[in-house]
Amino acid sequence: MEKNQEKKDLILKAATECFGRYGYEKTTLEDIGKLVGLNKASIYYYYKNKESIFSDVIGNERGDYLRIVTRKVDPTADYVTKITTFLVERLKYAKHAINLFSLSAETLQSFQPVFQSLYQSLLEKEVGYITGILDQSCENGEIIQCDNQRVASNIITMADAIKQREAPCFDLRTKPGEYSSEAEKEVTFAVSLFLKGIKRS
Amino acid sequence: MEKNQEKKDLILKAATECFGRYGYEKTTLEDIGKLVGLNKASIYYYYKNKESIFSDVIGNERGDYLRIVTRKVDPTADYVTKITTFLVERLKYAKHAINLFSLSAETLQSFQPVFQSLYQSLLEKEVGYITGILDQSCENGEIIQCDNQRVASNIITMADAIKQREAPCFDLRTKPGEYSSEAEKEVTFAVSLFLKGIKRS
Amino acid sequence: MEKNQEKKDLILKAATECFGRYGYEKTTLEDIGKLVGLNKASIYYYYKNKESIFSDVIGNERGDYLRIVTRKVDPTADYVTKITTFLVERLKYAKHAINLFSLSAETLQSFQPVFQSLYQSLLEKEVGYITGILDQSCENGEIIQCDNQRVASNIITMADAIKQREAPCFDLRTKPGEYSSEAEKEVTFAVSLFLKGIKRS
Amino acid sequence: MEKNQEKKDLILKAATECFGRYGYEKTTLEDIGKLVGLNKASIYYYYKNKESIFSDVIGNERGDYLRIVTRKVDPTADYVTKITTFLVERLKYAKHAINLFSLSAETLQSFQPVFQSLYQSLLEKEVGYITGILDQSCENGEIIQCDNQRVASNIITMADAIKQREAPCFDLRTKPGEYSSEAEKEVTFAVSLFLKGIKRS
DNA sequence: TATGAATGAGCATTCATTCAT
DNA sequence: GATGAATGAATGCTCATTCAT
Repeated sequence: MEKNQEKKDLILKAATECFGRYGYEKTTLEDIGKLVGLNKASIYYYYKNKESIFSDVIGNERGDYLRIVTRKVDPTADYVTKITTFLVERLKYAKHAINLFSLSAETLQSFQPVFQSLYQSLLEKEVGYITGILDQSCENGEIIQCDNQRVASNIITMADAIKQREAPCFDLRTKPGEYSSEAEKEVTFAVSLFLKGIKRS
Repeated sequence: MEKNQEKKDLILKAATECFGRYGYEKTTLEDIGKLVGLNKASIYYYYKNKESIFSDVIGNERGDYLRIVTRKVDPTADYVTKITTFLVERLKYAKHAINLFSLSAETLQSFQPVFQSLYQSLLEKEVGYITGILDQSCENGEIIQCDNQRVASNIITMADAIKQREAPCFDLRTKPGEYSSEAEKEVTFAVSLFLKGIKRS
Repeated sequence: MEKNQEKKDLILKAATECFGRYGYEKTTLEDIGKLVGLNKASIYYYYKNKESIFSDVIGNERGDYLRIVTRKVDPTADYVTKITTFLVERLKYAKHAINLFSLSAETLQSFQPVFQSLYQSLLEKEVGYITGILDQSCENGEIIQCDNQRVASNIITMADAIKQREAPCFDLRTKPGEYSSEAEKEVTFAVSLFLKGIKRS
Repeated sequence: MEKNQEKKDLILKAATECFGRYGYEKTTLEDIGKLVGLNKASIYYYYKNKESIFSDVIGNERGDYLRIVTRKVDPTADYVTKITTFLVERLKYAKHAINLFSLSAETLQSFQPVFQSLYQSLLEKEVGYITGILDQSCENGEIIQCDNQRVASNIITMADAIKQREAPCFDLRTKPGEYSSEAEKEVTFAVSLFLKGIKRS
């Protein structure tokens, strides 16, 4: 890999941590620079401006992320295990920790283009993945007929909300990055309830 | 009512809107002032500083909110209806629109005292309310034995997340304050799944 | 006396204290108002602006001050006693506590007119008074021939400097207004040295 | 010398002038900046904040100041010449021109730590130096027995007061920094009177 | 007389960004 | 590639002053 790209990745990693921890506004280029061991000004050699770093941070989520996470899911397992595994692995995949919730509408607005194309598409893929699992279970007669996409969407929402709720910025005991394993248990629990609701009895 | 208090309320209303829309950091006193038709400096006549405005905005949520919302719940209805009504009424109660999620960890930390005492206690009451409904249904044999408080907590998390997801700051089509009625449908749907999962069959 | 004048005097007294304690710049009209039990705005009924209050504070020194202080000096006493008494009484006459030293050049510049005419003239009178005493002693052959005005001027300077040195704003132990009695002893001591220097042996 | 330190020194010099002329409160960072030809914001590259500039301004006085001044004093001269030389050299040593008197009690209070340790210790050393000269003269039988430290303290007070009195901020004719040579004459005169007072006749 | 309410001007401080080296 | 140095624009906050009541 290019030297240049390596440095860019380091910056990205640092930025992701900062944005996740402090939010977009509160994160200064100095924060990021300090974390990479680079002067504030040097960052401009790699990135045009703060905004473009952020775009990249979001864009990075895309990448192999989904492939990596889904690879952990055993295709022969039952649908509950599949979905639970997916959600838990997703949690573990710390990288996309940027708190997309902790962005003001203003900030979001200025990132609309990046957003619609990246975040939304990623979300759709995730929802699509779970919908696929549900569709199959439906065909197998394991679960009742219902709007699987809607269920999938709500499952993702739920999982993200719990991750958010258990996040360090809310209880302030754990450092950001180190998500508490509580989150895993809660997600598993909540999803099991969800899935019981659509189980064919 | 006092003239003074009236103005203070106007400021509060404007501030609530601004904080909700832009987040705490991005909201400037000029923003708030412009919305009330008041000079930036004039706000200091009513409030000591930005922080105290914010505290009041949060503090305001408390009040009679819970009483007003729970009053709408028919005590003779079944537990699913009760909980659904509660969540939907809660959604309608536009006032507590401040996006508590859109606060950076930093900001949150400095508001811990205000937070722990107000936000947390409110949350606990809400969870408590739903737990109460579940407990009763449990005694009536309508639902299976399980950690009702945990379920209640997850229901609230879910409802808040959906409100958040459907919120204007995410699709940017509707103005903040006017929550899309989509949210209601989604909350109802998601909760029904949840509750089915604990129904005694 | 007029009601109006009474109030003006109260404001003046408060202002003198504030200016002395905080200096001109740091003193706010609210400080003064609070001390008189008057609203900030109300002060403007009595005084055109902050500057005019200050002018009056300085101007007030003039008044009967000199007459009152000199009246305490026994005309039959010897010159050392006379001068010492004068200086000590002057110290006690708390009123003119405004720290003329604690004014920035800028501030002073804008008060030049008031200053030259009031402060300087007062100073001249004080120096004149002491010069008079010295002149007489000179005629009586008690002290050697020298530039009595120069000596007098230095005596005043000395006395003021000691008052300043012993002032609470320097040791921060005593409240301003309550000058420590140390100052009296020191002034007496320093002046005795001064006067010994011109004594005819 | 480092470029950085050079600039810092320039700022310090400018700040010293400004603080001396306008006082701490009235001096704005823009004033200082304008004098160095630097943007207000740029100053923050060198100094953390206004306070730290001021601390440095005061702290700078310390340094070799005393050594430099005392070196000018001929050790074989008589005590009157010694002390007079010391005081006059002290006057010339323009650097410590910050008008420590033109600080409000408030301002002083917040600088107590810096102050007590720097200003006070410097003062003590100065008093100590003169006391030393007096003690020796005492042993030599040149002057009468008396509280030499007290005399020394008063001599310093006197010298400072005259410097202050003759300072440009009082007659506003000369620029600050260029102290009028009047001061020298006055100090010499006043001290001679003082010293005559303790001369053994 | 007195005051509640309002404001313009000013200040310390922060930060993204630029640019010469 | 990297950085020291510089800056414009913003932002929270203070205060003297005004004015209608």
